[in-house]
Amino acid sequence: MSDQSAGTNFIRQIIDADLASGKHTDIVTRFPPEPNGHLHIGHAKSIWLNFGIARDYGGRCTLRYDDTNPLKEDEEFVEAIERDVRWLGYDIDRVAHASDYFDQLYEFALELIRKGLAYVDSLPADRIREFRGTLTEPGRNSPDRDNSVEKNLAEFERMRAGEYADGERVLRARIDMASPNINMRDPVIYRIRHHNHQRTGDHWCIYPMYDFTHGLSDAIEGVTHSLCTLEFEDHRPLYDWFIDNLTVPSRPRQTEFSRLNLGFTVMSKRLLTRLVDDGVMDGWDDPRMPTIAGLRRRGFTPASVRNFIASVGITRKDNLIDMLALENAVREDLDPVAPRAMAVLRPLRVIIENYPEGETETLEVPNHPKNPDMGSRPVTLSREIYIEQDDFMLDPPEKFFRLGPGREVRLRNAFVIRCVGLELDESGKVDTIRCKYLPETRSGVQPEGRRVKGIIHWVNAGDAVDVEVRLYDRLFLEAVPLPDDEGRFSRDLNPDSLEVLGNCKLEASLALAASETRYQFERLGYFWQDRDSTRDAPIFNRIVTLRDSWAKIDSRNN
RNA sequence: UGGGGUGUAGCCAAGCGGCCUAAGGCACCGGGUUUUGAUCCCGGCAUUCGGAGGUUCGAAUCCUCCCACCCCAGCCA
Repeated sequence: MSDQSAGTNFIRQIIDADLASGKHTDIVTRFPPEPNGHLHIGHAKSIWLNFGIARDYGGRCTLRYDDTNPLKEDEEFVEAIERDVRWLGYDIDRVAHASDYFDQLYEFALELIRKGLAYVDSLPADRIREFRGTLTEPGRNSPDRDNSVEKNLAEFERMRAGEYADGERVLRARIDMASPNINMRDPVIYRIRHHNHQRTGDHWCIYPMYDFTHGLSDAIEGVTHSLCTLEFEDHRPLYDWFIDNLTVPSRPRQTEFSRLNLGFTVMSKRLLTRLVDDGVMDGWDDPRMPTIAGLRRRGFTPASVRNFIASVGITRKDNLIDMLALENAVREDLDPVAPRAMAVLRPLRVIIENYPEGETETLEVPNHPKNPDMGSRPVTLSREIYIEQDDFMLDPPEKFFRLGPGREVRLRNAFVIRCVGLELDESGKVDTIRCKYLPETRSGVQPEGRRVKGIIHWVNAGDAVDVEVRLYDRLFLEAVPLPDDEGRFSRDLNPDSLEVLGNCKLEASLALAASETRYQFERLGYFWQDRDSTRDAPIFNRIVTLRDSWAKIDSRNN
């Protein structure tokens, strides 16, 4: 794995201290997704942390599905989750499910009841809510709170046996209805769900809640450091309460860190699901999605995602990370290895008047400007070529050193040309540019005799490959998009987040483009083939643009 | 107005009482190299650490008060 240094963070410091004090000799972590959706780059932070720590400390990290709610979960997501974790570069040597522990969890519940620390409550959901109190007022005890152990045991057995309908009974921990921490006000730990579970089928009709399940699963697995996000901080007293009051095989410790927030996108599973279900996105792997699947399809590399996470670090502070940091990470990863090629996205025809009709020549062009080991390829030049529309201006402003009437520019890897005329179409738009080339300026000939400031890319018309290119921009107009009550984005969506260009011209060598290769189309950005691509109809995704200081100057002028 | 957190540059983030007149990255601004306005290279970018007091020979680091922001009232995770 070619990663930048993982550096340190407060969690690693805790682990170092635990190792130094002898509290632990082996480090065990876990990555605990709920199989109810696809992983996104926020999960990548957790994966990087948990798997990265296990790897660096010679410990192990379990992929554990938190599958305690059969209503929301589906096996369909399991495969996708594992694929995403592997794609990020981590070996999954241990897969577990919270549901593997349902028997033990049930025994733990019995132990709690026997100790007088849990009771079956017959209050309906709305009454439980009422009795819970508010943030500022204490709650009240349920009439069932002081029922005998025997009665609770019997009632719990009836719950398990299916004698009650959903919602008729719950098992609650008996803690403190007056606690300022609402999580400690006799939280529900088992509820009835007459619903098939994706793994245990109809074996159970009662299912444990997250708070009860999570910490105890950690204890069962011997997890030493249970790393989760900040919103679980208030749950830690409860996490510890279960560990303290039950006969557990180990004592894990929960530590929280802040989740990853990226500007101009959303990270909530609910909102992402909404975008997919409403058809705003072309599926979970739409290249504009912040999902792992989306990043993968877009063309981001696993190393770039890892390095990005490493660069933003692990802390307890709320954050809003600039997308530019992610873009920087891919460019950094791709620049030294991406083979270069020439492609024209918005073609403008150029006739080289003094180039003999019917003739062609072959130029040998390096695949990488700094790495000769990457070899070279033949590129054809003839009388008719395409250049980028953006590289020609009728009335160029100062500092624009590309082509314009009477101007000279170098065709990258080839000759200098001078614009000597142009043809307009009926609408008055420039249709064709007429140029003359300077044969003595052939690329590689020293001395060149003539230096021009502008260099533009081009594609030979005769053997160009026609392709579709998809350009992506930020999904939203606002750094922090605001959904409406239904979770839809009526106004913050960026209408131009996807631009499809149909008539793009690629140099002939890319007719054989490898589907796994990420190319740099010179002066444009990094591209690779979309999964929709076929041999007859190639489609390229723009992963990210190159840095563009001209664009900066240009936008400053406007 | 209860409880739990967080505040170091535009965005991240080191820093853990004295080598801090505060690392590093992104962004930004110069300048150099360059047949990608890319890459690369050099330089700039917080006398100041949310604010006010205090302790100390010495504070971003300790104490007090204040301010701002985030999280919590699912039989979700």
